[in-house]
Amino acid sequence: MELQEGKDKFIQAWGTLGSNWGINRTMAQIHALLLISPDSMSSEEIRKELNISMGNANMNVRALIDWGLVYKELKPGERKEYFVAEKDMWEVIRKVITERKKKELEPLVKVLDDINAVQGESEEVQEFKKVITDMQLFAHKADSTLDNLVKAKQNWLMNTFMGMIK
Amino acid sequence: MELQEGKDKFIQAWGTLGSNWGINRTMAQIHALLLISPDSMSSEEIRKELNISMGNANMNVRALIDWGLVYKELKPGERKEYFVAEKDMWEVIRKVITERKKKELEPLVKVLDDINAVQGESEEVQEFKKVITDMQLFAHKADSTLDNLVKAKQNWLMNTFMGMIK
DNA sequence: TTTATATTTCAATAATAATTGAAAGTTACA
DNA sequence: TGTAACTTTCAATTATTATTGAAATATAAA
Repeated sequence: MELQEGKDKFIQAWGTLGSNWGINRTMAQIHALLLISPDSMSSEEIRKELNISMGNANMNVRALIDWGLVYKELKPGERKEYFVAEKDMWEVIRKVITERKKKELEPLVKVLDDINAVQGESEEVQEFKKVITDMQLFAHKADSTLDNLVKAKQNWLMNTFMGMIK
Repeated sequence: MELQEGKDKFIQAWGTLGSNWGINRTMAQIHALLLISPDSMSSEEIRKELNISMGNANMNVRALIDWGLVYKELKPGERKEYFVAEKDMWEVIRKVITERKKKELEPLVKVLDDINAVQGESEEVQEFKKVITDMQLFAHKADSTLDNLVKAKQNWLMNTFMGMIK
């Protein structure tokens, strides 16, 4: 396989995957592009490479910066901004976990804690509270597990975790 | 908080959350409704409760059955089909993990393995392959970790895992 | 078999989300 | 300060995804 073909496939795949990850296609493609680019890229270069509008490029680069997946780089004597991706895969994963946790888990924890205030002794209430309580248990566990994972040093996933599981 | 209010909030929240989970709103709402219902429900009852069309109810109930989150129940002497949710929260989580893994992780693993066939010695190729290899490492780890998690007995998450992490 | 009840399918429509394009806003330096 | 280079914003448009509604299919009992 040629480099260019590999790159294209990767950008394409990361874009598609992004959709299933709560990240829009363009945002994921820009991320992919920067990940495999040896040098930082300007907005203009990104725009050209992916054939997207300036506005689109700008919005999605901003989003990537918000996620902490991309950094702004200012070259001395240059007016333009350049962008580099965080290349440390462990960091990338931590940041994705952090953001997804925020979107997917934390609101659930909040609602469940909230809902647990339902009063009553009837069978229906019991049934309801059982579901909520069970769910809370898992949600809180998942929440703190992911917190620990994110706090953990690199290699934790690789060594300790795998060793422990089997 | 009254039971009805709690139920509504839960259905609402689960529906919204669903969107961030790659599950459409209606599918998630039906799931929520069945989870907290003490009895199995017919298509008609679901339809009425959530104010959705028959077609919509049908499609999403099917999807829930495909995910293994809902079972069909036939009552003797009755023509209609009834539906019950899997109430064991551990099973629910296993099934959600299984499906999300299928959608979100497996295609990535496949593409990465594929792309690693890129040939060349140039710096650019090196950079590219480094990213891909790093990613592969994590993807494979995550893949097998989730496999093990899904295979594990209930309480694994609760006891062992938590104990291990800290 | 016919009828009444229940389920499935799917093209048309509606709702949601992403993208463009153009105008407004910034900023460095001539 | 004025201007050119660049960035940001956002209403309008386009693309994507979900939902409806109605017709087609299936099935149990009369």
